[in-house]
Amino acid sequence: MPELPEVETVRRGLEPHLVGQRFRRVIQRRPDLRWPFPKRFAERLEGQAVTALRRRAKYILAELSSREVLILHLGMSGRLSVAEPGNGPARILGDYIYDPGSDPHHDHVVFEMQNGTSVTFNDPRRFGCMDLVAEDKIESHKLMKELGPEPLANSFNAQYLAKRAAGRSADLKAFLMDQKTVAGLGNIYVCEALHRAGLSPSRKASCLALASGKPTDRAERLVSAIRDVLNEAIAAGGSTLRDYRKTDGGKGSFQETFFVYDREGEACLRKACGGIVKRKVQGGRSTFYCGACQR
DNA sequence: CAAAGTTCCTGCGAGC
DNA sequence: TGCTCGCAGGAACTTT
Repeated sequence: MPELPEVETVRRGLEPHLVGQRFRRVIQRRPDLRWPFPKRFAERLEGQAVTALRRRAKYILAELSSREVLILHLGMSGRLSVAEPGNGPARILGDYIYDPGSDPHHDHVVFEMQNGTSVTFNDPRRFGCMDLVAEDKIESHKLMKELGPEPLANSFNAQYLAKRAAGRSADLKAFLMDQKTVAGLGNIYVCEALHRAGLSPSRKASCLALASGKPTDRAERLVSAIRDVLNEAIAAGGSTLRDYRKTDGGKGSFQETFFVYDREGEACLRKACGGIVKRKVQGGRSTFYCGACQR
């Protein structure tokens, strides 16, 4: 599930362990994840220090002393765990609970740092990816160049959304899932944000367009809903979903706060709504919504 | 069977 | 008529 809040949670967990540290050894156990690793991946990392750890959309970006940037995406099932020498078992970062060492078959990369800390990337489905790119080429990188604004940045506002939505016949669900519209939302947070905004996922995106030159109330509500749900999810450490192996404290709790996601047949949690959460498929993905209060 | 993500492809219809 | 664009829908990657 790693959507923006989960990736941000992982970034924050990783930051104190990586920034200022040098890679001593990088163990790459297979030639590819979703795509082949870049040429000389391990060698280009070894000996370099991490100068900063950033996030863009669902990507973690590690800036290196070599003026290259390590791009890392968790895909659907990617997890990172940190092990410190003499400090007990490895700690899990982010949404999935993962018992390090219990699934060595899918430990694809191990980053060993000079202070003895190691960071392990585990990804059973291998939809994740990593790349290395020169710092000054990051904006034009294939995976970065089409991304829309960060939803928590000021540039993402009702005016922007209205302009972008004008004339679009795609439905709101697809419009918001599109990383070119806004970067970092996925299936869960789109469902939750639309519910909070009281908007049907099947509405046409053009319903957000400017009306007599001004952003609509709908667009304002949607922007606020997106911001709120993401901020609350980050504060809760993201969401932790199914198929985990062990519970040991590394887990987010936002899933306990879902209003609609994965709640088909249950009562809508909006105060005094009384509707039942429904599920339908849009663009091949499940959409959860309340037909009563989302119009 | 369904799953948190993204890319790529085909085919259709609108508009220039 | 032909071209381009946006969009819908599907397949693909893979494992549990």
